[in-house]
Amino acid sequence: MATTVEFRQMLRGAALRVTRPRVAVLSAVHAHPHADTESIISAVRGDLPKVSHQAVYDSLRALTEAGLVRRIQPAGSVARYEARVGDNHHHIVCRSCGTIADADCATGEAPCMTASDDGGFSIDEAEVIYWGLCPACSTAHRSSSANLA
Amino acid sequence: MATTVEFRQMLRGAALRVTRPRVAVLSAVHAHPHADTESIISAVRGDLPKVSHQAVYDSLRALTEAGLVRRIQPAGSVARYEARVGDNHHHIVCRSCGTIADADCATGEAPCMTASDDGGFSIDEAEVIYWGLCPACSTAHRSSSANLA
DNA sequence: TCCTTTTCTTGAACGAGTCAAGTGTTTGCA
DNA sequence: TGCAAACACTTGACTCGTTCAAGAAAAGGA
Repeated sequence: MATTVEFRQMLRGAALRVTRPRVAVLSAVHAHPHADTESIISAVRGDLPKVSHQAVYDSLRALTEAGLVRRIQPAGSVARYEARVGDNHHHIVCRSCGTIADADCATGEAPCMTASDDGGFSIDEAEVIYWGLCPACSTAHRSSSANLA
Repeated sequence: MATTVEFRQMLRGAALRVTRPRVAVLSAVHAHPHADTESIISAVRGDLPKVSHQAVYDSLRALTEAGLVRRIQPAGSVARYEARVGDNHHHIVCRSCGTIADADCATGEAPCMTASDDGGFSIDEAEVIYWGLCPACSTAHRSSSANLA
């Protein structure tokens, strides 16, 4: 867990002004990976009870554009944020409860980076989302299926 | 391009009631791949001027659940639909204009289907989204960069 | 410390999508 | 073909994540 001083340095290193809301947002994203905006607002208000939701939205956008956090948004979900940036990891999303887990890509490094036919597009990122059931929902689903049988 | 009769058969084959809105929605999705809901509503109203948006939403849900259409939703986009189902193709999304193109997966069949560490999840689908610039935006972007230099 | 620029607060607004109640259609069956 | 039940559609209101806008506050360089 990084310290406040480190968060401030991260902001300065990204040429962003150091403000209390931004430090708190950056800290919250580090502390709660894959949290949605509302959860981040709650976490931030643990430190700064009076921050506006707009400040959090603005901070998240600034941090995302600066590359300090990464925004992910699986289909049907609200925006979520994580602090693990710069590597090529992907996500596993539970269809039942929406839980998100990290996953390193199967074949090592950027396996899907090149489409077989890119249609003339210049591709800069390949995003992989695995869909399935988390361990808890998987168990629940199996037992409910058993009950039906 | 499939005929109305074929669309009706597709609906019946999926155990769905055959209604004019559903046939029109299915037809519209076939005619306009990657269209968003509003575009589909417009297309449907070319045939049936009085359909409600709710009917289109309901139809799209029914068709999606029946597997006759596929719903895609890249981060930051509204829901889009396509009729190409049953294969393992992915999508290329233009960061600038939002255009979506189809892409067959790089290494043939389901290359990313297995995460190296699935965290105990039972995975049933791997969705790949390539991000980049479409040919038109790529050209525009290059020339504007040149102007800046 | 002062000034400029950026960021935050406040409060309203937007828009894709959903909910709910009632009406209209489709379909299976007599 | 006609009927009944189930399902789908219309209408209209509503939710909620997110954005917009104007003015107040704060950060950082001079």
